[in-house]
Amino acid sequence: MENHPKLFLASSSTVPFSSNMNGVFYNRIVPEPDGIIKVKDHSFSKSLVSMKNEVKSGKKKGDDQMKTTKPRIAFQTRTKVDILDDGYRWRKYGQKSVKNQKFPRSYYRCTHLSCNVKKQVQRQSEDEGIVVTTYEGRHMHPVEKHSANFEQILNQMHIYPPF
DNA sequence: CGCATTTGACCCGCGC
DNA sequence: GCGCGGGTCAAATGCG
Repeated sequence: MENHPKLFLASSSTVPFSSNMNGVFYNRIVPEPDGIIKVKDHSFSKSLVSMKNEVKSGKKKGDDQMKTTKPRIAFQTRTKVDILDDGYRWRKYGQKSVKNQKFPRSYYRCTHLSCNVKKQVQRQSEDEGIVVTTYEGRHMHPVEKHSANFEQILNQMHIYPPF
């Protein structure tokens, strides 16, 4: 896992770009007041809309009262590979094919001890150049690599509820 | 040897 | 109740 492209995100006032680097096009996140996050793909100058949801994490095998709500952020990236390096280490724990989609969806979990942040990656079926990554939960530990820091950007956009 | 990935089984909610 | 779709587990396998 050396030559995977880095995931670069920029807040709305920085980095004019229309180029790609290592197959990954820069995206720009534009926060909206209604909680909708729009990811603009400048390389194709069309607006890709993602959503922020509140997800109820279900009860675990007999347990209850784990009704915490987690932030869930999805964005789309135009890239050739689906493994985007966002600075965290992920362990893949599942892969399922989704109905009406020709490409399977992969499930990852943060490998940090007692950090149950999850993400899932799926490729668009009609345009296989687009990869949708959905993050669920919030890291409560520092990043392990110092590349573009997704958390920092999200934090400064005030889209996380205080934990 | 220690970790990550693979992959079918399992589980659970939901609609019929 | 049963099947289906989606999410997770875990044993086997792979790899540095």
